[in-house]
Amino acid sequence: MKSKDNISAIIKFLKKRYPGSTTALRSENPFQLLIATILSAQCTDERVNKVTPALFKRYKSPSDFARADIKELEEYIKSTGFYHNKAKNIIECCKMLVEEYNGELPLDIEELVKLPGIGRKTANVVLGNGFGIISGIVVDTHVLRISKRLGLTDSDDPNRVEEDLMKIVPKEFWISFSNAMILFGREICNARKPLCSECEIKNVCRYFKENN
DNA sequence: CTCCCGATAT
DNA sequence: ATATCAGGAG
Repeated sequence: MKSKDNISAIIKFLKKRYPGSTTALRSENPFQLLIATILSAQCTDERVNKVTPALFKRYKSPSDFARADIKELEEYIKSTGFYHNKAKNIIECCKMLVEEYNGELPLDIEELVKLPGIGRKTANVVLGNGFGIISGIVVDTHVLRISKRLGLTDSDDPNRVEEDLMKIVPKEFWISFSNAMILFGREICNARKPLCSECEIKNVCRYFKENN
């Protein structure tokens, strides 16, 4: 089967090129990772990392965020974009954590996704990278774009792409797969002008075949 | 499908 | 100066 050979080659490449890759988001605990990941919506990890040191110095716990003044919180996170939504979501999310989950993060994706500001992408990042719990595959814009280019999926819907990927990527590699794909997306298979000539897996890439 | 928004690449 | 980047909610 050709597609099976392709995914094997892709995984082999990712493992070799990005061994033990993890999220670029800085955090000292899973709760901080949750906040950082909420902030990373439509924003680069690097930019999030610029605001989180001061943010986590000011607000330590879910109850600190739950009590936060929204205008003050907005100032801390402004540069990550969509700051009004994010500030509101973080406060509401932390209120729910305090009131309904005893200040702890639920370790179940179905529960996490109920919290404001948390979709499957964020939940998968936190469970996978924060707790080592494999709940799914993180499908961010890089994973979506690269998966389509490679021909691993034909869908534009992140949920559908996640389903397609879960069928062909071995479960033990789900977390590292996304982290490696994101790095690969930043340095080679970027959105604007992918560096196909430098790409080591162009021989199994549908996009390369169609554009060369 | 639209709105949310600042930062950076072109 | 403008296009593009980068998820979630209603």
